[in-house]
Amino acid sequence: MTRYSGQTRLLVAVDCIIFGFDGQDLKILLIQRGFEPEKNKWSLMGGFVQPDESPDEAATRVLKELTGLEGVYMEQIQAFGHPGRDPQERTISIAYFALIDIHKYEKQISDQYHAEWFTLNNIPPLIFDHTDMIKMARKKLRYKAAIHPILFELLPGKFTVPQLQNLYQGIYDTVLDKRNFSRKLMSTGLLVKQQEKDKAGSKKGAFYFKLDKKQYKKKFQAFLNFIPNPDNLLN
Amino acid sequence: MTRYSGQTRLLVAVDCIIFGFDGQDLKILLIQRGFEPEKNKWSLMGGFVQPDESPDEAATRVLKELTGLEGVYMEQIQAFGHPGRDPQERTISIAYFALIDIHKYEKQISDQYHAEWFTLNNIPPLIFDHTDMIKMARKKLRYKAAIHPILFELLPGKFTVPQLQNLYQGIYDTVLDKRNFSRKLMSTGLLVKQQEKDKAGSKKGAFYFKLDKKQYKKKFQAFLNFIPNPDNLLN
DNA sequence: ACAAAAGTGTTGCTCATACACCCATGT
DNA sequence: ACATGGGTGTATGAGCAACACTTTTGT
Repeated sequence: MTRYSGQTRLLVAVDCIIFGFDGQDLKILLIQRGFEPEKNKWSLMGGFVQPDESPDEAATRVLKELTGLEGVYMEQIQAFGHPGRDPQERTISIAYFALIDIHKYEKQISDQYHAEWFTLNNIPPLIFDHTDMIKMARKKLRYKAAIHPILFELLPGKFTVPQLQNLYQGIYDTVLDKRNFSRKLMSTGLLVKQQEKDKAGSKKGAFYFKLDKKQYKKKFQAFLNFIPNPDNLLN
Repeated sequence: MTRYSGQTRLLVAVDCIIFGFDGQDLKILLIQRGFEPEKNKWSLMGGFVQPDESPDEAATRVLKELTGLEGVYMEQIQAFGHPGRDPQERTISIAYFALIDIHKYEKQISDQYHAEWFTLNNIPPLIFDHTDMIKMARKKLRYKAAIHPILFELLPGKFTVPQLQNLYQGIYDTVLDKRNFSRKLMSTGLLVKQQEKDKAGSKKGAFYFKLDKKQYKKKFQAFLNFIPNPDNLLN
């Protein structure tokens, strides 16, 4: 078999927008680049697609390298391929977003890359078009989370309703009525109430809930409307 | 500046899923490949990303080559990059879907490529992973059209309500109540009634409508719910 | 006159929103 | 006892789905 003739081959990379939630704020994990060009500048975690792997596999590998995590929820956002986006050499980059339980990631590994969590309104200047990528990732996350229960991917095994509300409020930069939010949430049938309470946030304490995995899988594709009037809040 | 060392460069292509609607059925435009490998097999229209163009530009160029059309609604679906997807040489392909007014496309140009329109349940066997790409395109189209008024992109300047209902029914493979459908449609404020009637479909004739461009732009991102219970119909 | 498709209105009901008070506990 | 955040119930209204008959006109 001969190869296609007369065509230019390009570098193909993946970049990961890694979201985490600490119970209070939504954050993104960034690294300080260890090599030229743009050494020491902040950047998304990324890597080149290798000859034997698909872009999805590359993204999974890259995520694991940084966080130690596998089996994480990831979704392809889109390919970024403007000719001048990497001044060193033309590179097509396929962006992914990942939703991880921030408590599970291994700080030791991440420290080798000089990684840090940043809240969304404190993102430092980034190399190349990584700021655009984050913008698209947020957009896609907002869009999807308004309709599908994907934000549970960010939560630990046990979580409280007020925590979840914080998360939604942070993502849409809005304030929700707790009574309506709670009712809506319960009506999904996704939550299982625990006996135990989380006493960290208040004196009374808030009940922990766990995700009902079976219902979750079943309703993952359902249109659930977590956010009132999403029209106003997206973009 | 030195290039990144020790990395493999790959071919990067785009492939276009071109949707058209003839007033009755939703169709896809396919070509018969004119070169090896897989010469004479049916395929999506595609092409390699050139050194001076972004993937979006490549997709636009490829679409124009086949249909003669510019300024068409296109959206990136996702990158397909399984290592073995093209047996001749590893190629990453970025898939796009386009929605065109089937009456506008220029048959002369398309005939040079041996192009033909196929209804969705008559798609012939295709090369590589093009069948998967079409599947993803349909999925994305269904998903998006359930919430946003993108299907107007498929229609000519003047169209009737029953035509539009056919389109929705075809895409979701379901039957809609014409009273509810019509009311929902009118309430969007997107349509402008014309005096003229289309007498092709019936003896009584159906009024033509035009799209209100201004409202269309304004409400393009709005969540409009054209389809009752979309949960049941997606996938 | 009849066949075939277009067009139109009403009602019941579900679901979303708005809103205010009591509860439990640590200090 | 008081301050703090957690938890719950109701009433109103908007919007969606279900449903059947009349209109137009070509043959």
